[in-house]
Amino acid sequence: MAYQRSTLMQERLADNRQRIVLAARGLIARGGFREASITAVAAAAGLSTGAIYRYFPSKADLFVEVLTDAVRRECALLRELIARPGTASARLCAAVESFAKRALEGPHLAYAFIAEPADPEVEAARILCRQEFSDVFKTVLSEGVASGEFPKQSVEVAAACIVGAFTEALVRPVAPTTRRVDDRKLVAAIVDFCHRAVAGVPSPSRRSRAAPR
Amino acid sequence: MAYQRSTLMQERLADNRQRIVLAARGLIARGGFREASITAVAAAAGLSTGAIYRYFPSKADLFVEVLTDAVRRECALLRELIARPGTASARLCAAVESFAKRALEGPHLAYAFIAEPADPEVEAARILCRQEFSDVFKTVLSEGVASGEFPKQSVEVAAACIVGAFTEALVRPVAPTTRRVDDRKLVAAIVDFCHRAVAGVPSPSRRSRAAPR
DNA sequence: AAAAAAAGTGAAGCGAGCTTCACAAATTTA
DNA sequence: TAAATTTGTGAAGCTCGCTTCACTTTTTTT
Repeated sequence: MAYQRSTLMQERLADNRQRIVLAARGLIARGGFREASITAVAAAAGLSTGAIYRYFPSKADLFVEVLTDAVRRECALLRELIARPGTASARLCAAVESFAKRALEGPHLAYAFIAEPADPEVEAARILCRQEFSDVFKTVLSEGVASGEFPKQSVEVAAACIVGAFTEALVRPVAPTTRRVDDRKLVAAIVDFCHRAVAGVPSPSRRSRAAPR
Repeated sequence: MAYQRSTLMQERLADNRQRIVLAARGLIARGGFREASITAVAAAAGLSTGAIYRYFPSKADLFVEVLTDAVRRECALLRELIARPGTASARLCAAVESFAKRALEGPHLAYAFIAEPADPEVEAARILCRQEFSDVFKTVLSEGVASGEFPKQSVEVAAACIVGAFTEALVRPVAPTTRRVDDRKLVAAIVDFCHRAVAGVPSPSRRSRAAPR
């Protein structure tokens, strides 16, 4: 009869796989791709180097999964925010702000995901991830345009621009010995930019939010 | 008699050395340290790999020189701006703006210089470079405090904070397929931040500069 | 419990890139 | 021009990290 894994065994395997991904993500967050050698990942996951290759055909494939896994979670969160009740404007800002804040919590990780030079395979995965982000924002833009809240525009292009603005403005890898620029200000500025770009107005509500507190 | 290099020969050697440094800088600007292999540097400089080691004892030493060379030029420019006539406030802003603008012209290079994970030797050189930048700003801060233009403060710490703010806010490596956030806005925001931090006032002159144009 | 199948190990294979070295070319001295 | 010295070459050496593989351990089937 064909070999059949018990549920306990299946869980253990799934757990191993997850631990590998988490170990890789942790190492990347600490020191970029440089730190995430297979040896280091294996050690951090409590496995031998050979075991890694039972779960992933290559290092690049592992990195691609780390990337897409993180992006999937991120997109799910954003979709949830965007699906909530409220004006398109408010929901867009909430999504942008949420994304920006989280990216700033792990700037080194964000940099690795967005721009650190990597294998062609990983670069290819990045394109797809950008597209996924773009699609999320396209939803709320379309709704805003349909309701007349936003002026008529190419939501396809606008969504891509928002993602582009993120990735350009957000990535600030860790500078070890220095203090950070105030994250909230940066987030507010990015939210502001995106909102203005889409809504086509100076957005006084934004200004009043940025100033006090 | 002892061997003596002719001036022509000396010039050729100096030229070779300079070409190596420039080649390395160019490659780093294009694709980070990853692209700047000794083979690639040698090819770009029009020399053999072995020749590189007549000018630099190791790859790390070459990178350190690329770094310190660029920083030296940058600091010279900043010192010049700071030495000009005008209020401490204006000179500080001019220096910050100048620095920020130039960094944004080559974000990948800036990232490599400021934060890309590298050899310990290069990291050590970074600390010294930060110190050098810090010292430049300390000058104008001291003058501002002495003249009563800035409130009393630790210029040592404040200068370090300014450099820290830069390095955190500026580094935005290239995102290949997307358009950039408006550089001028980012520069203005950084100038604004630094000025406010030092002068301790909302700086209405800054606001009026950021809005129009 | 024995056999079969899968999962896990870690040392060895392998390639890429830094570095060295024996040799060639060029430059300076005599 | 010949000898001495320095500079330049590029293939070979070496190291490091990804990947593989023969073998052990664990899990499943009979």
